[in-house]
Amino acid sequence: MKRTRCTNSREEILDAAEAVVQERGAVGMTLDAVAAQAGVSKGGLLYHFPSKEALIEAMVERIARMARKHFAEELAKEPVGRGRHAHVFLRMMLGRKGSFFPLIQRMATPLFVAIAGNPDLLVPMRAAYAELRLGMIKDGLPPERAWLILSALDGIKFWRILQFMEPSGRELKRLRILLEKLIDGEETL
Amino acid sequence: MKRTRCTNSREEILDAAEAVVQERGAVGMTLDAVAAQAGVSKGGLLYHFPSKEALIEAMVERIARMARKHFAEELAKEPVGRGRHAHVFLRMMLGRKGSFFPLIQRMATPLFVAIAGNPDLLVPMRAAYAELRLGMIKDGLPPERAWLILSALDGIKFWRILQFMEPSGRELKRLRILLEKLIDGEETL
DNA sequence: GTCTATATCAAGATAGAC
DNA sequence: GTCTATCTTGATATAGAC
Repeated sequence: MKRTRCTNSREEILDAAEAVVQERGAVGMTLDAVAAQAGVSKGGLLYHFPSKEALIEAMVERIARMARKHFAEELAKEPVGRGRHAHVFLRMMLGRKGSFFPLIQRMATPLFVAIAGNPDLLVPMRAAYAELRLGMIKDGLPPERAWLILSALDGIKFWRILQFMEPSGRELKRLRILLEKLIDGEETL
Repeated sequence: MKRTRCTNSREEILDAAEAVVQERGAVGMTLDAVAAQAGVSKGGLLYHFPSKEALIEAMVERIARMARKHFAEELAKEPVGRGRHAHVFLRMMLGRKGSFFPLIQRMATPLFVAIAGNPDLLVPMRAAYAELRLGMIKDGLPPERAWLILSALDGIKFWRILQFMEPSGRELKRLRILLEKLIDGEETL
């Protein structure tokens, strides 16, 4: 089955690329390194992804797809209510249970590699975020609060990626409580 | 005066590097391009900054220094009160007047260039942020609110840098009002 | 203190065999 | 579909003249 073999190779190469990027950072993600990690030659790699940009694009797309899937599953479990989307997102980003951290770690550096050269590669992620924001607003959350939740959680995510600041577990917990109050809290703030 | 000549050359090269990075992006910031922009040869450039990393380090340091200076000046004008540091920072990041945008634009990409290869280069910025957060807390702002302000404004900054999301002017204004309420608002939220 | 010329190297990409 | 071998480019860095 050609289809299957091909698909598997692609997935394996994407796995390898993620592994490389985690081990050696964005700069270290060379085609040679990815090929070696995947156990194929550079030529073999370039058969599946004709350029490095194509590879990165596929990485971003796969990660965005996984994120959406995970989010949709969590959303299905969440009771309908004003802060439904917001709570699910908050839990994905900061929660202990059902946390999204592992996936975030995987997505973080490839995303950076991607955007450094070409912001267009972020389009799939942008679409997911726009949808998320709309969901929050449809839940009844005031738009400025939606922006606040999104920007704060993304700020923390970027800090982590850049190893810039790392609030302690206790501080994060208190921040999370504050955000929950903002989601559920009175309209008048 | 050797000192002066040397210092001027360094500053001019740093200006050139910022210009290049703005025009051609992080990836396009090659030594050749910087040298051409500065009107010196590559050899001349490498006399002042022995490696590209040294150049980037100097860029980050200068930007961090300028940011601190700007902040200190604004802080001096701000009346003492609970949200002093927070208000100044908020205005620097989101305000129309006294806005920090131009400087942010200049700092954004070099910062990214810097961190992609070596997170240690962010040390000067990290120090500035730590100081800012302490200032907010000393003003009387609850720590979790300080984290919220910092993370939200940094999230928006990163969005801008990555051209990921761009809230409209009206949305930003409403967000700003919300943040101001969080700075000045009641302790009990 | 700044230049020219050049060395070195690694990355992305291609061609053609198998 | 995958490999080996090779090409091209462009970036960092050095040596030595001026």
